[in-house]
Amino acid sequence: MADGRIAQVQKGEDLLFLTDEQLRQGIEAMFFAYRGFTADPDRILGEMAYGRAHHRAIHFINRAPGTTVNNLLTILGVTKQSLNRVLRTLIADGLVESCVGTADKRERHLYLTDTGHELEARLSDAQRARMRAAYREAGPEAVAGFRKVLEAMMDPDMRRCYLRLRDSAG
Amino acid sequence: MADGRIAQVQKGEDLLFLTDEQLRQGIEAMFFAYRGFTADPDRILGEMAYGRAHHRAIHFINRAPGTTVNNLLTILGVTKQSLNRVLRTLIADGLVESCVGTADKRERHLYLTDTGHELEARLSDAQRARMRAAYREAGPEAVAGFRKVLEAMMDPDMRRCYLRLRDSAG
DNA sequence: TTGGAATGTCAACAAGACTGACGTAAACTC
DNA sequence: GAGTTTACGTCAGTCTTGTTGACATTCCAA
Repeated sequence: MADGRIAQVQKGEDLLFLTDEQLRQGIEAMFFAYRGFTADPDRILGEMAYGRAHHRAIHFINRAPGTTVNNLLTILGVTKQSLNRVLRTLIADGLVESCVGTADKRERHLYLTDTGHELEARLSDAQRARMRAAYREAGPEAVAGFRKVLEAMMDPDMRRCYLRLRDSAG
Repeated sequence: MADGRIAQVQKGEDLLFLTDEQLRQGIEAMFFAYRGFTADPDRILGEMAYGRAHHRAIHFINRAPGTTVNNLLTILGVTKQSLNRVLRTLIADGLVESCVGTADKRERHLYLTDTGHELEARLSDAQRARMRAAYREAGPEAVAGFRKVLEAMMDPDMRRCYLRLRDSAG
């Protein structure tokens, strides 16, 4: 469990953070915070004909250039029909490029075009600005705790996914 | 990264937690964690004809019994038409009761029925179980940081909303 | 008492998720 | 080389959940 205070936990003194009420507050905090988390990109996306799904695709294509459709599928956790609709519009609008694989010609490797990178930067900047403000307000120790809890909350598969991305470009 | 080194932070050495890369990792952590956060209730809701919107309504009606539609509207941040559709099915299915206000007859006050409380408990238990596991794994200090960052990430309006709920039944 | 504001409802529509079926091309396997 | 599997794209249909617009009811204040 945690940090060197197993004794206290076992004594049951420091379990306040595990009461149902505390857990419920954590749940509500996640709910309200996630709204803030997506608010700024959503505003930008609303100006154009895009939605949150486009943002997610753009984010991870930028994060792992040359990734395949299948790869993106498992990262995003949606069906290929759903992803394909999004990718089709992004490719048609010239934000994403799809290249047939060289080693395996069945695969399509995805890259952002220059225009794609522009939008990615706009979205990313907006989202990072809020994140930066929150981090700064909360301080480095809080940030470490924040990340720790989030990682513990992920499904194991997603956690692997997350760590792989993190280590590949951390 | 963190753990008790304020001195270094003030010297500006430990601003690692504010680099773009660190912020991006935080963003991705939020994304993957939120998926986990909603996964268990979603599974339960999928069994019946409900979705995440129903869960949200049920959660906050349980949290603030007798709340009005308008109140719920600002908490959930959707249009009243969208909320109304959800409420209509919940009322039709006998999970929620809608009572005309006594002071102001335009208002409808919302309550969970016994069946409503049952479902709320099922959903809540599932979500809290994951939250509890994550909290336990991360430890109390991490949890404090987690909450701190989430609160700093909220829009000011939502933050007020969150704190009001927290203090009313904390 | 009458007109505006607030609360809530109904109808129609769009985005984005889903399932299921099908087609194509490339890679793998026996 | 034939058959199977894998990777990708697409069509059709459905569901949830969000949107706008029109409307009824109630309250309040001029």
